[in-house]
Amino acid sequence: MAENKQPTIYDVSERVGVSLATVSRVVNNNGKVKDETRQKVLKAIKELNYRPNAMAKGLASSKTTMIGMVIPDLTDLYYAELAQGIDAVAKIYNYSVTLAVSDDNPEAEKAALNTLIDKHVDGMIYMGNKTSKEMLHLLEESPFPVVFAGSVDPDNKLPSVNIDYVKAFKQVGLTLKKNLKDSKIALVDNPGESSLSDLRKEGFLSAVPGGKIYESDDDYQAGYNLAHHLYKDGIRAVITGEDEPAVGILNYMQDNGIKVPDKFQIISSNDTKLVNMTRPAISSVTQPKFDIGAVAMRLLTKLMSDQKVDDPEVLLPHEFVMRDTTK
Amino acid sequence: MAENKQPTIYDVSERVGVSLATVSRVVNNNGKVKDETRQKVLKAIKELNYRPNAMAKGLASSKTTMIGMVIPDLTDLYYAELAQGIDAVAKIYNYSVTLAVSDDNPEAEKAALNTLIDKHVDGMIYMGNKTSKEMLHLLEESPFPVVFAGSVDPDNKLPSVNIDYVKAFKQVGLTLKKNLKDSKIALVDNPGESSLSDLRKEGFLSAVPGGKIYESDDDYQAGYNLAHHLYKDGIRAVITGEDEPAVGILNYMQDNGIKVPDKFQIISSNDTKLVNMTRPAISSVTQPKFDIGAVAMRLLTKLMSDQKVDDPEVLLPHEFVMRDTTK
DNA sequence: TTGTAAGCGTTATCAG
DNA sequence: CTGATAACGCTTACAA
Repeated sequence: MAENKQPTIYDVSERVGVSLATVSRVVNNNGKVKDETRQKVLKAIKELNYRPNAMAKGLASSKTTMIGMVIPDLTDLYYAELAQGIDAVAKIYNYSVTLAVSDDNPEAEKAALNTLIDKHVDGMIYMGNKTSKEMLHLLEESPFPVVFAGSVDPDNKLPSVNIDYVKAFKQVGLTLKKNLKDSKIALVDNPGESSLSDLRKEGFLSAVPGGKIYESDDDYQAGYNLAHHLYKDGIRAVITGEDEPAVGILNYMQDNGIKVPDKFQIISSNDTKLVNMTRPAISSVTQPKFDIGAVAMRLLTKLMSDQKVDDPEVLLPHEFVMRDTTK
Repeated sequence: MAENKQPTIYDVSERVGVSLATVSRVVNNNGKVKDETRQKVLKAIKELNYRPNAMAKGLASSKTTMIGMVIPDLTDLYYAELAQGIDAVAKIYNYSVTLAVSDDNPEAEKAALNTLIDKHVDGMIYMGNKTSKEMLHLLEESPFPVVFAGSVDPDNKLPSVNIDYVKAFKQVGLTLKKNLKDSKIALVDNPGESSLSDLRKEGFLSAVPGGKIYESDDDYQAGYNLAHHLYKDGIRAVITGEDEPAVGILNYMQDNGIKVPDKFQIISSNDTKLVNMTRPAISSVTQPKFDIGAVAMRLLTKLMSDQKVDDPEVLLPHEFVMRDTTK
């Protein structure tokens, strides 16, 4: 930890013998500056190792070049991959990102939003799927633009980036139906309110009207625990809304001598690296996760600079990888 | 996105009929203020929904209540879990955390540091294990305190929080040695410079002087690819520095009919949720990952408020979970 | 093309 | 216990 004071724009202007305004112009590359002057200023900046103070800049211009990113859980690989995409694009546009882990908890989300407002971020990316009515309202009222990534605004007021879950889950349902009765096929998804789950359910049921719906928290153990009931209930194929429960279900079957995919089939929907690490490897819908984050962030940059966006609700293409948990 | 101006401290003072200074005093709860006045101010604050502008505050006080967190890869569950610990403690002390994904890349790390300096964060947590000499130097010179989490400063000048890798890897080596010759045991770790790897190597070799060292990138595929060579070279047990390669090695063995643990044993060292999701489940050193992050952040808060810290190099206790990849 | 000067919303130092 | 007032470092009309 070093102890010396940073030079200010004033130091630069003094050394060169020009005004603050001129230095500011060259730093921000706006307004006309004679090339000779520009060079002198640039030289002084280098020599003094001057760096603009972001706070002062923010205060004067009311732009912080910071965005907020609310994420439910850093150890959920789905969100982590979205975050990589967000971060990558943020870097390109020179935004730094302030993290707000929400734990999918309404109170924590509210607190996070308030902090972001206080910090005067220029915009925010929201991830989370148990968004409360209240939170939704706060987001709509927020002083900066908000984009949903891998998440959806049920009111459809806020821009979002996702895959077409209805279509994807319908396709999966159709696939499973080929050699199984509806009653043997189930959708395993988050408990409680979740607009994403609703879409998945809609797609699934449109293909498999007689299918069953089970609720499971989105962690490994929840899936493991649920698996027993699934099998006992006569379910022989599941599609899950998250990857970790799929792994849990798979392992339960294996640990109990139920052959996958012969006796039980599994398809997951996030295709995080997890599903390729199990044996058998899990079949899955694939999502362009990095791109979802990247596109969401790009959309946000447009919103932040008041550019028109043609379609605020973007659906990116998905695919399927059939590995070894399906026949 | 709503469009109304935030009230300022000035609005509050005007409404109550006191000076700015008084309002500031009650907001920051410092200095003496008559209780009656305080109540009036508090009331006005609530009514106006006044919230201090963090930038103005930062400019005036040169404190931002923001910290930087540099992390190599958000999808590496080891770091993700540290990050959760960091975030949790940061919340408690009211710091917001600015993310800087470094990709373990020296240039990106430098850029991240510069951004953090520009943003005037009050401190930073550094994670990364291929820290270049230059970066190390920059960190030592940084204008704010820096704490290493799950990472080590080879020069030992910067505070850090870790487990005792030397001891852990020695213990693991000893375990494996019980029924295998040294020449059949290998350590698989990161390629290139890495002070953490050095510690692991030191511990490993002190127990297994005749052991071999293999290099592997810390992803699944690298482990998978390496496994072939390991087996061909007569290695029959490995300990890995990271979890993903361990999974890769395990799967290679399984895919090729080499029974684990009968014919090949594996121990990993991060105990992320991955290793419990494979079949057989992977034996591992266990680390208090959340706590490493939490303690690092706590340490940083002390440093940021110029408190004395007794021991800047903290080692947290580790354990072992022997699952099904060891005999 | 360049300079002047008024903010931006706080904190903090002095007086009172 | 309270109030003026000068910073903090920069942007941005408005003049020159």
